[in-house]
Amino acid sequence: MIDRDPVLSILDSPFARKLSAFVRLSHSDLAVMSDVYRRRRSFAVGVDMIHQGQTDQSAYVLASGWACSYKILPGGTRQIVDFQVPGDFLGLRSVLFRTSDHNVEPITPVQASEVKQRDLLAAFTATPRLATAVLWAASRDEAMVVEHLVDLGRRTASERMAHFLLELGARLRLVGMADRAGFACPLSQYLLADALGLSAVHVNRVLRELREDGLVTFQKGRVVFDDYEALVEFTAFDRAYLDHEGPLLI
Amino acid sequence: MIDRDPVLSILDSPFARKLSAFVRLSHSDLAVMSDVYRRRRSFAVGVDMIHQGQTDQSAYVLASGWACSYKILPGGTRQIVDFQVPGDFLGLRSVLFRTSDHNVEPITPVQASEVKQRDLLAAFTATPRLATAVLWAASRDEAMVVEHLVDLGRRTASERMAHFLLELGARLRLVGMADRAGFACPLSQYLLADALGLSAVHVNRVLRELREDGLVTFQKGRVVFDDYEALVEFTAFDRAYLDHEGPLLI
DNA sequence: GCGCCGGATTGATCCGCGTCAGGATCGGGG
DNA sequence: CCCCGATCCTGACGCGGATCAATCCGGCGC
Repeated sequence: MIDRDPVLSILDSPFARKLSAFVRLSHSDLAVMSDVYRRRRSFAVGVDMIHQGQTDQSAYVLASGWACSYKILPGGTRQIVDFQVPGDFLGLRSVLFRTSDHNVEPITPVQASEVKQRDLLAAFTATPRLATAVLWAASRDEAMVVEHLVDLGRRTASERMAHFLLELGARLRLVGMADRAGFACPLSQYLLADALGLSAVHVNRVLRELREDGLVTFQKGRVVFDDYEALVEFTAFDRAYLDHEGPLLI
Repeated sequence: MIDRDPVLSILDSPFARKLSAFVRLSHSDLAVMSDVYRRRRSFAVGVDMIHQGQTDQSAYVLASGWACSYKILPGGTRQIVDFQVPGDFLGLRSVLFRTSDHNVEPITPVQASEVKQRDLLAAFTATPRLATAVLWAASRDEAMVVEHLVDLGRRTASERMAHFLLELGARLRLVGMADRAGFACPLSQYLLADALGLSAVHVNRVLRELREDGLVTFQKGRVVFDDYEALVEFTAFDRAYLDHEGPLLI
């Protein structure tokens, strides 16, 4: 980096990249952000970062690595509600509210900045623009959950998979971790199965089908969009819910 | 009512009943609430109250009648995301954010109080306690959407149905429209199908099965819990997500 | 180099649920 | 009173996806 201003270096973070896509952040916004961003923690794969029912949680901003939030059912199966990628907020609700109603677990080794509740609220007061951006991101997450619900309720396995990969691509592009061609993806077929409400075996078959149809290829930890337009067409992917307008509040 | 204070009469409303279950509302809270509550509107069955992509919406508080929010898929099918019953907020997100990403449609004739964005924000500033209560309700709604997602992803048709009816019962009890025995329910089997990701035919079969197993009976617009405990057991219903702690913010 | 283990891959079989098709019932309007 | 539309109900059949069971592959510890 040529910048000598340490505050500006925060612009390299996925979090700042993502929020910048929505609001123009001032130098003082960035200063507050880099302050909040300072308390780094590492998490190993498979150890819950946030646990269901636990109180007085911190929230985190994912700096690197992937995580997933999920609920366990009696019977051992689980449903993954959402994946988190760098730049995503994580556990925001468990800070605003007292308890978390689901678990969050790292999929790869994770680096995340811990955000204490009081720091977050202080930052919100100091820089309303930052608060606006964070709320915008939160509302986008909620829209994704709704779309995921539609996936499970009314789309076939292949449509689900195609839709999921397109959405993931769009999210990663926002933080510079993907382009139209594809992206690196650490998700196993078991994880895909738990997210899409399928069995791992069927996930495999669906991926083969999409590959043989020349739409997407997901192999060796890499997703390649072989025919982006056809894929969008196939699953009736509508970007609208991802880049909706921002919040008016605050 | 023996009360002579007109403000206190708002306590009869489902909205106040619901929020009272969470916070103790002061007389001035009630005054603000009854003020916000004043602008009544009626809606006929089948005419969208909130339309996807529409901007500058109002929000509503349901006073009487039932509604549902849903998304349409190309192909004509739809997925119902949630039902709204009296006391529920409706379109809160489309006020906080600029556009709505789904439709809301009355299922029965509906009476609702229109809440303008500026009135809502003003009320929030005037009575933080009211804001707290509203945010609590919103977070509860979100938890229900997540639980609904788990339904579609990982529960069988009968478990889904059982879970859905139990949840609905719990919600209605909060506003005095149900007891442990059951409740009046205007939902057709087509609506249930669109919500649970099933075909109407299969909804019918599942209802018969639950009835013959002596768990619930849903006939002639009335849901009767024949064996509440067994039903809870059957679907592993966990009330925790419905009566979680309230928000800390504001 | 060998054994082990988690993930990917594939085939065979089974069953939950969708689809199609037809009745029955009921309330409302002409 | 009769017709019509909406809703409920039921049977026959087929398909999508689960389940069970192998096999294969690459990475890693020793």
